[in-house]
Amino acid sequence: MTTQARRRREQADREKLIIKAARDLAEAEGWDAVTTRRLAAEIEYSQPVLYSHFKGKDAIMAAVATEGFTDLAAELHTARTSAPEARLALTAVGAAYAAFADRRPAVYDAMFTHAVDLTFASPETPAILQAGFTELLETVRPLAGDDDVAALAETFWSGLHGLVTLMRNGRLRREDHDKRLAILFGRFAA
Amino acid sequence: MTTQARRRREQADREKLIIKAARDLAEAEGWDAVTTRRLAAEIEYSQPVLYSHFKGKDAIMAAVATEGFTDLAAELHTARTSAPEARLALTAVGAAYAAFADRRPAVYDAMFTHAVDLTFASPETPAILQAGFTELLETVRPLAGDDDVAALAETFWSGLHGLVTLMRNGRLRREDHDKRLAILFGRFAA
DNA sequence: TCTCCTTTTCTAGCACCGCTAGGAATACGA
DNA sequence: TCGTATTCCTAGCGGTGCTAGAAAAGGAGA
Repeated sequence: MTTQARRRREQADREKLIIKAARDLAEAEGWDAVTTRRLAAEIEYSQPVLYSHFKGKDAIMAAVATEGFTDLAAELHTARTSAPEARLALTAVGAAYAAFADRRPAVYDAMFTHAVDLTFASPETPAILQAGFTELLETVRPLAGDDDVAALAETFWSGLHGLVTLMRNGRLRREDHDKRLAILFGRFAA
Repeated sequence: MTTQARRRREQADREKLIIKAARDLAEAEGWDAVTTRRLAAEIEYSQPVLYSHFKGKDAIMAAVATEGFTDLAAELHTARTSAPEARLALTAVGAAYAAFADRRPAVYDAMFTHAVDLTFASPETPAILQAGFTELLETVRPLAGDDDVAALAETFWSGLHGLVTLMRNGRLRREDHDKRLAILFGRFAA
């Protein structure tokens, strides 16, 4: 029965190939360019093959997003644990978050503005999605004071999310990005 | 030449009708449901008529957004000038902003997440788009301290924007919305 | 090696999208 | 009432996500 194992491996490889192709194409030309036909051409299979791996295009985006959550959580963890002190950790984590969004805008979009079929902030939230939030939680915990830690983390997160999304859509001038980040950190590291 | 005047009036009316239909349909069923065919049926004209008023679907969304900017600016102005004191003004303006986003999510989306063809944060930004930001600017000015007022307003705005968008996409639990708003206000009214 | 059967893969097509060319219908001025 | 100018619609283009059914490929037993 080794042939079955080989087939499973090949299938898994192809699934990763699809996710990688979708991510690369999205980062290069935006999600609008990621059509099922284009994606099929990229992986050198026909369209219906995509649907044997994923329920639809949204599921492919969700897979890209899930990968992104893993990466983001790791980067936030590094930033947090490398900082010697709570206030510096807040700055480092915030900067790492903003840098991630800036470096991989398409993945960030898939994670936080599209792909609603991933459940958040509920008991059945997948562990990977939790991990990133946990980093934020632990980052703000020492600075919470009388505030609810979870709500504080969510609010800080929202500040970061707002900054990166509004800038990306041309609502905020890029030149003042660092200045705004500094203000945010200042207001949350009090 | 009264017939020309009447025609211009009729055209203007129809343009408003298109915008209203687009807005209502978007609020009722989301922007995905706003197709040119559906919109044409709603106003009881054929598709090409839409294109004699607007360059394309994006332009229709931009028109809805522009209307939204006028409304939002007015609501923020009322909130700010009704408050007796700077800190209360911040709370009132923030609450008004969040309420607007919650009450008219589709319009809010057109204003801040879609429709990139409206220029922001630059000298040629239309006056209406400026007005809303000016309200935020004047709101935070008394509380700025050593911070750059414009950057502070943008940061506060980002906090609000992050809160409302993340909640709307199911990333944040609705129950804690007021708690998060209170934290944001607390951190910016210091 | 040949046949049968299962699994995988592709071709072709559906209904929809935004958008537009070109002709039909209408309303106008004389 | 007629010719003209404007308005409006029908029909269609190339694209989208997705799928049914045919074709091809692979493996097991004779």
